[in-house]
Amino acid sequence: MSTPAEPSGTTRTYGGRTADDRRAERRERLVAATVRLLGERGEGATTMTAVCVEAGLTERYFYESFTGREAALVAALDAVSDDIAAIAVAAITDTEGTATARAHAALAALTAWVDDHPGDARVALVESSAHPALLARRRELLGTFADLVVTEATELYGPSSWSPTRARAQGLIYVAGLAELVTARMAGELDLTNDELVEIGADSFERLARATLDR
Amino acid sequence: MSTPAEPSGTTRTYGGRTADDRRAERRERLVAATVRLLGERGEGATTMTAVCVEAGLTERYFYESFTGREAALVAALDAVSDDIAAIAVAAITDTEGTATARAHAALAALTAWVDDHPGDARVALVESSAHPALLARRRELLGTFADLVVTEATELYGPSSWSPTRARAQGLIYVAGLAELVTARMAGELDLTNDELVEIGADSFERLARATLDR
DNA sequence: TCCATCTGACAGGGAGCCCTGTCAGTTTGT
DNA sequence: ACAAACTGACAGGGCTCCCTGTCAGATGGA
Repeated sequence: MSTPAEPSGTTRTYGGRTADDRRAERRERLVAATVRLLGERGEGATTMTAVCVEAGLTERYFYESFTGREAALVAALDAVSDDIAAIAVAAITDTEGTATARAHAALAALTAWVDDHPGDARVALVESSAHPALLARRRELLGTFADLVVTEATELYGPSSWSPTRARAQGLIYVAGLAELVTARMAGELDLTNDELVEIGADSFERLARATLDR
Repeated sequence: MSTPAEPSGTTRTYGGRTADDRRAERRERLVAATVRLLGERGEGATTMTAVCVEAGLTERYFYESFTGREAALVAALDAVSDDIAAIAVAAITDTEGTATARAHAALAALTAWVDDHPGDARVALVESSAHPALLARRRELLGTFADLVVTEATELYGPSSWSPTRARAQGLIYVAGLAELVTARMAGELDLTNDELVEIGADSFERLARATLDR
């Protein structure tokens, strides 16, 4: 009835920041806190309450940014996924030379990233399978990398004589296998140096890349 | 004080079965129920209460066989793992001829098993990553299969010139990659027939097996 | 027949978590 | 200075689950 001329001031600056600004910062803090908890204590311990405490925010702001715990988990995995993809793509595009050299560069960049961000790596490699909502995103990521690998393989050996589906399957074997290899190494099950890991990865890439093409 | 001559009848036959018999049967029913729930509704829905209902037993008997929910989950994965290992080993030992032929046979047997037991396959491939306690067992299983693959590769191309660790790493890439491929196909992300899957798997095996040996 | 053992049903304490709501105190624009 | 918006702390209901305990009824051996 008597809604005044303007519902107006539903937003306002605070601490020199606009409402959107503050909202965005809070969301980032929550996402960062979720990543930290996922990486250090696992999915089971990443409760909504724990995320709020870790972020230094209260429950109300959690629901300002997310519909529930699940949404926060997915957002956290998304953030890590984006990092990984950016690193791999950067390494590939920054490297001149053969596809093999680019594969080498990408693998080196990724292993270095795993060393520097063990928590994030755990999020991407381990915890990404710990909740149904995360699995979908994990599969997407694997698919993206598989396509990336196929693209590189195509550049290395020319266009494939096999169906795209088959090429993608080969790429998926490679990417998922590599992910498990890195995970096993993180778990202390394999005694490999970074260089050995990169070499094995690059070698397997060549083997399988040729397999997707040369017959 | 007055414990009679024999604590005696702490066991007794019931329904024509000994106490051990009944205990074992109840445990089997609980394990089977856990497998069914894991495969059909996932780890999150596989609560102790749900398992008891599914098995048609009460909580008391659950704690007769397991220390808690986690133990039942692990027992369920163990049961499925044993099935898988038995099938693969049987296919390999029953097949005469080259290592490639044996790899083909094993892959065909496994894809057939996946088709016939989608629930069990989900337990082994998907839900095995959904709980920390299950992950350890999953890694063991992957390691076992990786070693099996290395053994076959050795028979195919002779003893490796590479370190056992490196050979194992290659085997792990292959096994884990294949697992993810099967999972993706189950999820409807890849349109592959069983034959195509087997062919891709066997071809990749040869490629990577040679990679572990010939240089 | 009679008692000890076994079995199934169920109640309920205890814990953890999700989510909502309240409330006092702070900052901003007028 | 004052009202409106914003923020942080926190309480508490509701839910689910784990696990223990009780109790009546069924079964088997002496």
